[in-house]
Amino acid sequence: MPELPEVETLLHSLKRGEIEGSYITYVKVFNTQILTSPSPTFEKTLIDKKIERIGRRAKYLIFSLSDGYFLVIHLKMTGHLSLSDKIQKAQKHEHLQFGLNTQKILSFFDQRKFGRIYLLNDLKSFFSHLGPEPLDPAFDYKILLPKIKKSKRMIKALLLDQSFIAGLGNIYTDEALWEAKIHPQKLSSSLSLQEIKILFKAIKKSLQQGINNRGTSLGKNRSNFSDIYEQFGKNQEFLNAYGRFNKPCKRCKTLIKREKIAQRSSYFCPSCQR
DNA sequence: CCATATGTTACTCG
DNA sequence: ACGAGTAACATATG
Repeated sequence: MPELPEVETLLHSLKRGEIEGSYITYVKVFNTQILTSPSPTFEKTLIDKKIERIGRRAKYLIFSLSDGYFLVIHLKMTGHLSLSDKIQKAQKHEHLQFGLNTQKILSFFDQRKFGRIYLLNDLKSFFSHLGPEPLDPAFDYKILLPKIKKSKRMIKALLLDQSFIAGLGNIYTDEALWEAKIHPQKLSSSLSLQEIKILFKAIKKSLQQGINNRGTSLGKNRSNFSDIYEQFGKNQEFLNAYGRFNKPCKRCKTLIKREKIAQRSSYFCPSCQR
């Protein structure tokens, strides 16, 4: 479910949940598949740790713990975090529970079990493969110019590459390309400086809009995005390209096309995106 | 049964 | 080396 705006929305809801400053009192693992480090040490290491602060890098959530540990969560396609009050038996697709000294329980759900939880000491090397954060105030698209000019990939594939730029997924890539009026299959190195400038402005705008709308919630079931209070986002009401197959382009009324590009369903206006 | 799904990675082929 | 395409991970929905 999550691209950068959804993970950021989740982060905002976690900040409201008085989780920062709390202590982990117990850890229940119902399914070890989602853990990357062996489980006996995992639970033991986490108990009595303080959650000092929570942050985000790309599509990863980072819980900074006492004693220099970091709990890092990637939700992949259908991962979900939920905060509850009462101890209860594991629900369907619930793979892990963190009990907190605030009497709250933070649970990890994942229908498809692609999500992963990492326990780390060294964040820097873990994130070393990631490109820059597009919404970082210090971000400047000019640092990416050499790569774009050199790249013989289609622009959509480049934008989806987390080592090029962090945080974009299938939805926001299509939204940004629509906003910038660029065809997803356009060769990266063929983009003009002006187009690149417009594209990065569009990326920021699309992501920020997603955050302002508290995420894009598609679908109807548990795989639908919601924050830790099960509150849905409303950015799906404002999408211009993604999911709008055969609907009129909001700019020029041409019907939106859908094609498999970069192995993903891609939505674009064949008339105004060139 | 078939296609689809907000992500990532490993692999093959040209 | 690069890039495109495919499969895989695991499950649900239409």
